Amino acid sequence: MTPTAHFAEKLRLAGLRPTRQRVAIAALLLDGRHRHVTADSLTEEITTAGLHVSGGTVYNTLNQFTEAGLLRRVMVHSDYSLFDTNTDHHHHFYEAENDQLVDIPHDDVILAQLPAAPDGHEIKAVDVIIHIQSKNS
Amino acid sequence: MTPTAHFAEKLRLAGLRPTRQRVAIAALLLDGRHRHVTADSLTEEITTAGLHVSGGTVYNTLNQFTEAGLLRRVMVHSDYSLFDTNTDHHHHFYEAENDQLVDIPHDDVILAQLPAAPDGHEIKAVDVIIHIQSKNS
DNA sequence: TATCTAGTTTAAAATCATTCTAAAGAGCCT
DNA sequence: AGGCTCTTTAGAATGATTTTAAACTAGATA
Repeated sequence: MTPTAHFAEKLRLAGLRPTRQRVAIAALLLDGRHRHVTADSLTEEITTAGLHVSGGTVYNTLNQFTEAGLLRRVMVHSDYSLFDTNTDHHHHFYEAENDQLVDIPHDDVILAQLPAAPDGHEIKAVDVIIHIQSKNS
Repeated sequence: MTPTAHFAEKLRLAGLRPTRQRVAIAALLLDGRHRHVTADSLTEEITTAGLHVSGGTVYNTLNQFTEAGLLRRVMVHSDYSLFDTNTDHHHHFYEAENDQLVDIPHDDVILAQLPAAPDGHEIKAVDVIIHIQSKNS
């Protein structure tokens, strides 16, 4: 199976029509390498790959991939959106000084006790963000 | 001590010059009632109180209060900033559907194990956000 | 393979929260 | 009161993201 066919299939399974630009972006982001991207950094990658995708589509794709569970949105500030190519359950270190996000392996955080969700609600996800700073600051 | 003098003092202790608008906002937000506000909802409160503070000042004040530790910024989405008048260490439930934020008492979450901060770094804060949704959705 | 149609992409305009600007105003020290 | 610095103000500017309306394409059908 060609790489393109592989990602096209992945998109179909996620309920997304495998258009040229979605397949291209999937090939860049969903190759198994775990990292964090922004609309801007993704656009750069696309350009570096010698391709072009309009700004609107970059945003749409990022949102659709997230909606489809292919990406995960990480909330650490409100300046711009961050997306994680690692959709497994895991947590994050965040260093505001350099806007640096670092994955924390799932098992490194143990939540011994969680409160019950409010009446009529259920827990969908638990996000732990550990804010860090360099020691000499 | 008049209420105004009380809040003026509070601001001085926080290192902020007690201007008319900062005292007014402090009187609204720092009265001990725990709640979550946005620049918009605060502006509404100010208007309801029969006062007027310019938009820029509302934003500046919210940022300065946060910087001074009188408020806490809560990150749950990137649509707009949310501020918590409860600065004690505690966590949150977040229901995206209604953009609803609910405090979780500090002791209701037990973090039995945390990873060490990356080299040269130290932990500044640990935020736990439990995303919830209504059961029938 | 030609055709059709709903879903997509595009560039550009629009949105909207937030920040910046330059001028006017107000704490606060002497 | 005088003066100096920090604040406030209204309005302009910024910048990420969304929307628009028209051009395009994936995929189904004939």
